Amino acid sequence: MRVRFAPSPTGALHIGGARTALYNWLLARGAGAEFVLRIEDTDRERSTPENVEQILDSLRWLELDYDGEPVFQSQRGERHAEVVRGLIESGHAYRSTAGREQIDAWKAEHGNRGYRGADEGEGAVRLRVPDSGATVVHDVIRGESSFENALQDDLVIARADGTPVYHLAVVVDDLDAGITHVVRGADHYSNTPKQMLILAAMGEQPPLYAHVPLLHGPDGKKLSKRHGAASVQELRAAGYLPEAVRNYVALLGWGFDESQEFFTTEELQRHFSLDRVSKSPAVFDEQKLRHMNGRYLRELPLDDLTARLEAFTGQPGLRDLVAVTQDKISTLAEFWPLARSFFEGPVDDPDARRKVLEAPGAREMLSEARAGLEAVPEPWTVEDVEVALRGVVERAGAKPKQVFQPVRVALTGTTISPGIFETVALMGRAETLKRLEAA
RNA sequence: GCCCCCAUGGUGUAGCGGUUAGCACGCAAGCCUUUCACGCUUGUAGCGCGAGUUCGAUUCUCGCUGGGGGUACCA
Repeated sequence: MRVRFAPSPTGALHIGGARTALYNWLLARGAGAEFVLRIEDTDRERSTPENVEQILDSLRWLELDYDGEPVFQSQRGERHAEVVRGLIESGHAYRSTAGREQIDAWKAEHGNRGYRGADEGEGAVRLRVPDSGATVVHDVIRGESSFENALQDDLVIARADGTPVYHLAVVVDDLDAGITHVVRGADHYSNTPKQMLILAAMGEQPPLYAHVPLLHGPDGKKLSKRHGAASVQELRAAGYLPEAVRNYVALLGWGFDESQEFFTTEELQRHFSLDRVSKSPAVFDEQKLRHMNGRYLRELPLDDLTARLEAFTGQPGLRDLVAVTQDKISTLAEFWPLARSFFEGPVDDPDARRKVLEAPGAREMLSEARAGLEAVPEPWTVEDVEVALRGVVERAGAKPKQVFQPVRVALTGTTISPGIFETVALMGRAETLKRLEAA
């Protein structure tokens, strides 16, 4: 078995592309087989080095390692030209200048039958498609279906300038690389008979095909930028963990049994199989990803999460803060809003000030709290702070909330923060007293 | 237009002729509680429609409807 992932470098790695890559990778790694990467850069305009690097970067982030170096389709021009030449010589292809209008005219005249041209000795190279019979696609996921040859146009396999067209290039590249399983998006399904026709003309056997359903946005349309995060780069920037993305994406269009949905990478490799891949398109649901990400994030060892958050925010010395916020966040991006007031002072939330600080009795509670906390000697521990603040509550005969909320807002500026004792303890004596005073 | 594919709650899925149609997200309510979360409990909601086949269809067949993809000298 030999499997490949062959993205076209037209921008960031799409989530659907990431899933295809993952399925290929799981298939190969699960079987101890090779997983190779080829870049479909026949269209050189869009194939910038930056686009290629984005794909490699995303693959690295997802920890989908590939064997050898990536192969660029454009590096294989000689070989493609050689195949095209062979096809012309054997009479399987011919050169024609026919364009859109001629083809439409021909079709109008011949019912809906596929275009058949004649050799003109110049123009694009077209493959001669048989007039009878059918090309049957056997697909591991979708079963088999038959496409009538008579309905298929003689397809262009090389442009007038001699450069190969995608269908010719993939077929030849897969063949030469010894690819046994072609797993790709369902948008290639109807193109498969064309590629099989090329293979047949070359006298070769087709590989095993598996077309995975496309990914849709919540509106049922093909997933795109309009739907928010649509690429793994965007997911990364939104603070999702690669292991969570991998797990979630694997589940889009694939299910194992009736209960399990969390899989380690080894489990995924062990259990993944193409015949359990769904035939219908799936909708990318960021809420579910977020939930899954939260579960992964909460199970991370403190040091690990700290390291990731420090890298994500660019802010060192986060360990203690991470310890008190780990339960409250579902993505890395949710950390900073909880932590920023520790570094930048109370945030400006007029709503919280008005509702909490200007509530009746709030000022008294604040000064009580300040007095109570001032009596706590250094070093401040969470326990000491709790004893002190609970003492304030008791002496004032108030509800905990009546004391804790004003203190929280005085220190952080908002009503949303880590636990109040932890917040006070972490902020330290001097800063706490200063902010209470200011409020 | 033509060709091909798909169809279980709002979403992702399990089911592969007989089930109280399972799980998860979401949503709602409750518990916990110093806020927000986390966690726990309960609830909400589904087999697109119509014919067959069968003692019996979510499951098999056909049609319809709906959705998607392809139809480039794009990939």
